Formats: sequence, structure tokens, C-alpha cells
Amino acid sequence: MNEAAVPDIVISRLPLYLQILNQMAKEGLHTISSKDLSERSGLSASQIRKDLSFFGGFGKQGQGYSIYHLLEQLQKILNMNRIWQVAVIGVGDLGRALTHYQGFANQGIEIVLLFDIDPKVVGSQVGSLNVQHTDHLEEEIRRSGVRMAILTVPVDAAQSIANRLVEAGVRAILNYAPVTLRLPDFVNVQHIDPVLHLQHMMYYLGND
Amino acid sequence: MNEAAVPDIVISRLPLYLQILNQMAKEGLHTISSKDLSERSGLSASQIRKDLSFFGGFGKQGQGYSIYHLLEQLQKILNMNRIWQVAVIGVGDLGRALTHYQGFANQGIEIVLLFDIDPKVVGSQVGSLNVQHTDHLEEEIRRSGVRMAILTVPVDAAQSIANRLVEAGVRAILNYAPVTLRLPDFVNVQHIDPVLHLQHMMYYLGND
DNA sequence: TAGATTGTTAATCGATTAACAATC
DNA sequence: TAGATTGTTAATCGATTAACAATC
Repeated sequence: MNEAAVPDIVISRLPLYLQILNQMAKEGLHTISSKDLSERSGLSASQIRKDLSFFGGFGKQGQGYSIYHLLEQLQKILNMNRIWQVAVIGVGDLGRALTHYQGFANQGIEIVLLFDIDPKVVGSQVGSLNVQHTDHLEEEIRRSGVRMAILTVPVDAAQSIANRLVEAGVRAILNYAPVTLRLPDFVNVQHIDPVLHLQHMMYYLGND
Repeated sequence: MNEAAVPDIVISRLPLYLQILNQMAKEGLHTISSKDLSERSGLSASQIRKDLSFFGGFGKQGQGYSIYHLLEQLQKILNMNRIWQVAVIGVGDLGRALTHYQGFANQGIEIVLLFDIDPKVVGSQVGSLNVQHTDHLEEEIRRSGVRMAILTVPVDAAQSIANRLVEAGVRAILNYAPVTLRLPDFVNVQHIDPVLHLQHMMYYLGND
């Protein structure tokens, strides 16, 4: 981690702004006000202006923000002026779905390594990639210099694979296994778990 | 929404406690202290005690919490004393992966309806379910009384399908499409988007 | 009993919002 | 110019943490 000056909660909203701006660019729009962004994001205009001002004054009083310019700035802030190569560990249904997912293109993300332990899967082709055995994980990660990984292995394998990824140089892990990974502070971990989200919502549905 | 007394951020942590307690029960443990839970979750012991105390005093001074009892209480709070039926709209790779996902069993979640618009997919069998055409969405949701939905359709279809779901009675939507849905306040929406998480982490990876 | 750990209060910390001068 | 909207400050709001009496 490296929170330095800008709060992590601010950073977490930047990709959302990026997504909305991309959508608006696609719609052919050229400028946007914090009020427009507010309506599209559900966040307050005040908060959006404050978030952006952590990184500089990107707007013009009276006119708002240039979509093109703001996109460019956000991409730079998020280190998207390059492609980040990603390894996927666990090529089950979910790993396969992620490998085929079109939404990574143009977002600075490219899946370049696939690993599994199942002999029926190892050696098979998924998209344009060959699935390698998890035995070669360290070697391949080191060779390729991959720093990000997506973990879609069964819960019992997750922690030990995560440790090995970190050992091999991975510094950001997107974890789909339903377990809280315990890793050193210098590793970024994000957790995706539909069960947690669904149970969260169940609370509000009451019992009727 | 229905925040009443307990902050939403507290509710959002309950499923995580549940997950950890389930894991500990599986390990054969019987009691747990807020300190143990802290170590497994990465949250502070103080925060955990405060979160739980919103719902009552579940522990015993000097001993901690009974895992069994706490599990039971959390399940009740989250309305898990029943099975919540869920519709999946969009049976692509991701929708298919979710339908096959084993992690919903025993968590109060059951996928019971599948919809798609692609003639190659409509009518096909996925797991034990038949994929229906999205034309029948309202009719089937109403008939079955389903209140929760998972949205795995392309981004351009997401908002209009979401509107139709709400119209048909759905009150909780887990959205996998990369767009912010605009829905009435009485509908719960949660968003899962790996791109947002990966871009968030890219910030911290710097540029080396 | 002595030790451990809860439940809760008050203090601290941090994030959001409101307001408005600056300025395009 | 007049109107609109930013960037920023101060006020408010809410969440987390520290501390400790209660008590098992």
C-alpha cells in the first residue's frame, strides 16, 4: 500500500468516473459538469469536485470539464498508459468466463497467463492461451514479470496460492475465493464475492 | 432502502463474519473472541464488538462468543431462515458460471430462473434449469415471486432489463454489467465489476 | 478467586457536504 | 457582461478506536 496523500476511498471512485466518461465519450459528448457526473454516478457534485481536485484543477469555471482531457488525466493517474498483464489461477467456469471477457480490452488489462492443477484442463487452450500447470506458477510469473493476478481457485487452495503469487512478485490480487486472504501490507488485495453482496441485500428484503 | 437504525456499513460486514464463522465451525472450533475474529478478518476487535452489539449481546464476558450461537443469530438477522430464489438474466459465460457455482448452496441462495435473448441459448438446459426468453421475464418473475436478480447482460441492455425487473417485483439486483444503474430508492443494487477493482489496484502499483 | 473478554461510552479520526469567492 | 460552474474552505456528519467498568 502507498496511500500517501490521497485517501484510498477517493482512489476507489476514479475507475467509476473513468467508466462514466468513457460512456459519455461514446455518446459523442464533449464536456461535462460535476452536476452531470453526479446524476450519472449517484455521488454528490461536491464530492466529485473534491475527489478530482486532489489531483489538480481539471475543469474550467463556468464550463465544466473536457471529457477528453479528464479521461486522459484519469488514465494517467491510474497508470493506464501501459497494458497491465494479469495471471488467472484456476481455470474453472469463472476463470474461463473472465478469460473470455471482452470488458478488459481498452482498460489497460490483458490476461496473459492461465494456471490450473486439473490434468483435464492443463494443456488445453482457452482463447489464445495455453493452460499451464500450477507447478510452473513461480517460474512463469517471474519470467513474464506479471504483477497482477486473479484468483479463482477453490477456497482451500486460495491462501497457499496467494502466498506463492506474492513470493513470485505479484503485488495485486483480485480474489474470487470466499475467504479473507492474509498477506503482507505491500500487497493489494480486493475481494469479489457475490454471496456477500446477496446476503447484504437480503437484510433489506426483510422476511416477506 | 431501509437503513432504520443500523448503518449500512455495519450490515455489509455481517456476511463476512458469517463466512469466517462458517469456516471456523468447519474447523471444529466452538468459541471465538473478538480478537480471533479480528485476526481472521483484518478488522479491529473493537469494531467487531461494536457491530455485533447493534443487534444484542451475543457474547459472554471472559469467554467470547459461541460460534454456533453467533452463526444462528447472524443468519436470522440476514433473513437466512429461508431460501431466497434468484433470477439470472444473461446466460453467457458469466451467467453460466454463476449458475454452476457451488458456493450459493447453504447460503440461503438458489438460482431458479434463467433468461436470455439469444435464440441459440433460449430453450437450452443449464444445470437443471431451462433458459427462457427474456420476453417472458415479467410473467415468470411475477409467477414465481422472485425478489432478487443477478444481471449479466451486455451493458447496453442492463438499464432497460433492470427497469423491467423492478416493474415485475424484483427488489434486489446484483449487477455485473459495467454501468451504474439508476433505479428507485426502494431497490437495492450492488455492483460487481472486476475492471473497477483492477484499476483501483493499478494506482498503487505505480509505473514500474 | 483471578483472568479474560465483553458491551458501551466518550474521544478521535476521517469523509462528506454546504457555501461561496474566483473565474471562465 | 451575466451566468454558470469550478476549486476550496469550513462546518457537519458519521465511523472507528480507545478505554474501562461490568461480569462470566
